[in-house]
Amino acid sequence: MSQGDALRDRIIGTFESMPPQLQQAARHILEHPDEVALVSMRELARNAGVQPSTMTRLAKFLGFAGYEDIRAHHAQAIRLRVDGFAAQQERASTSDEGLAQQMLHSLSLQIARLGEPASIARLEAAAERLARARRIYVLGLRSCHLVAWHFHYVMTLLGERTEHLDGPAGTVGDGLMRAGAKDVLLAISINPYARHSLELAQLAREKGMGVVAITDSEVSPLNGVADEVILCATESPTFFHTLAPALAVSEVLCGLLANRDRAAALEALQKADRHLLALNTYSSAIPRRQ
Amino acid sequence: MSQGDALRDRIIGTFESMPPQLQQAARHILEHPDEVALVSMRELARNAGVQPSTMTRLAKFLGFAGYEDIRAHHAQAIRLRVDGFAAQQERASTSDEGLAQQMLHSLSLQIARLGEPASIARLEAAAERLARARRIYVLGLRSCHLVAWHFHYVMTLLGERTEHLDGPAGTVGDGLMRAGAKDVLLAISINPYARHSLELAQLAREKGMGVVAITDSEVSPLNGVADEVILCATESPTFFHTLAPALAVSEVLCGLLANRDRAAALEALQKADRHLLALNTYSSAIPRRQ
DNA sequence: TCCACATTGCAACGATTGTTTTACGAACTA
DNA sequence: TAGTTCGTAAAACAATCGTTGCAATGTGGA
Repeated sequence: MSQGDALRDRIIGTFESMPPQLQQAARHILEHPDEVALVSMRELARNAGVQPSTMTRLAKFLGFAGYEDIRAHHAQAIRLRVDGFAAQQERASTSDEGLAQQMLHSLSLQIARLGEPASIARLEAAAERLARARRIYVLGLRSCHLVAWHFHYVMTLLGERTEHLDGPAGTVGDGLMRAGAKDVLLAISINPYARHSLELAQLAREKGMGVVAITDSEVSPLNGVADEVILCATESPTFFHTLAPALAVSEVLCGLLANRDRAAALEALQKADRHLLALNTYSSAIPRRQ
Repeated sequence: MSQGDALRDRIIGTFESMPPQLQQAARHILEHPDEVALVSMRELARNAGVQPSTMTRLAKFLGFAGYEDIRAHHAQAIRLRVDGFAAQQERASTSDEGLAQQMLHSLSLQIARLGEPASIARLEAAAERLARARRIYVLGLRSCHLVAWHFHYVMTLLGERTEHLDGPAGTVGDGLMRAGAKDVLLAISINPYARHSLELAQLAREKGMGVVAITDSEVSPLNGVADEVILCATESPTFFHTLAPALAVSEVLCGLLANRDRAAALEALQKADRHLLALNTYSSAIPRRQ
């Protein structure tokens, strides 16, 4: 199960030199590692058939300040196991990671988790719904702006069916004026949810539009108004939320939509290419400035 | 992860009818199910931002005798998961993946690769350079707009030192007018490189500004003008490039910068929170429309 | 045999837990 | 507008927690 476990090795290594009661306690911990974090010390001692104080003494024998250190260790082991194949990634640098490494590791896992079957099914259902729409209105305010913008940008390269709701000076929602039952609103919102986004999603619903949501929780307010909901993680070791998984979702949706008619998508992209080429938009070297 | 979870379904089902505080508690439990079993109720309440009593009330609201029932449920879920290797093995054996799964898998790897030591070193060097700057000008055109926008948005919440170069009607570069040797340009550009981005980066260089680049290749044109370069993958099984790794880079940079003075960052965020709260920007439920 | 010492069980300690009570304030109703 | 209900925050509560001191027990060396 856990081969790179320092505490476990320590217990095994010093087991022989323990007094009988400590051995009994230690054996029970080795055989029921999860219980250590899940029940109180007294109950663990009861199950192990030793006195509560023996657990404390075991902790000190192992060089810890108190039993709390042992519990913390096993709790952490559970937390890490949640990320299942964390072991698969790399064993070397698990102990002391910098913030950057932590962030990237966690991001990688969060995106990998989007690949689970339940999540894939939601993505495909959402893509299906979007594909059937006459027009797609894209809404993402504040932090979610970047996701909405990305979706709209890519879809614009692919065709003409999207409209980005981000007017200045409070005109965000104006784009919905001509929207109707055949259209779909793609709403992106994460906690804290922008009030305006929720209002517009609700309005879209009332207009009979389809609603597809990218959000962060089973209990996001968007669940109530959306036909299709895609969940993405936003947790981050920093002060703010991450949007990379949400962006990944947007990219997957674009990918699925483009994949429905590969020939058409390819042609649209080539057309866009020619257009941008004609405008001298791109360059592959630092241009000489005049 | 846990689809056959009665308690979870119960929480989701009754979520709408909960008072706000209960919702906040419930949301935290849904998002951190393991923590329920691993930390004390008081600490869980603290992390959820609610009173301890709210957790008890949530338990009663859900029809339990007390909080202990909730903890017991989550503890049992952890115990059962120990035997849950089957799902993982099955996942590993399915070589026939759909496009969505392919994309997410590849994305996950690309971001994990950003955590390699060489890459981490570049990220930290770039953060160091940005931290020393008087002002940070952020430039990302076309597809890279979302990355630039993200960096600017987060940094604005943290303080006042960034300016986003994205003026309309061809005024993109105007912001650099007053920029000087003490400032830094953060330029984001991937293949195909927007000509305008390269020109502005070159201009910044000539003005004596520092240049930090997020780009996609060792031979990107930005290599020539930037003091610090961060590379991120952009390949995708679709027709277009992925920007999720680039966004991840931006998030890491923000994280590293915020981490340099955690107290100040926290204070700035709280200030921003109060401001947005006063403006009634956010909501956690669909607002009633009048 | 006796002593020194390690090990153990037990009881009590303060700290912290989960819960209940209380009082205040907001939101709704008539 | 006054009255009422509802939701929340804070304090008080008993219970349980992990820990510690001490006496009882067992063990090995002189």
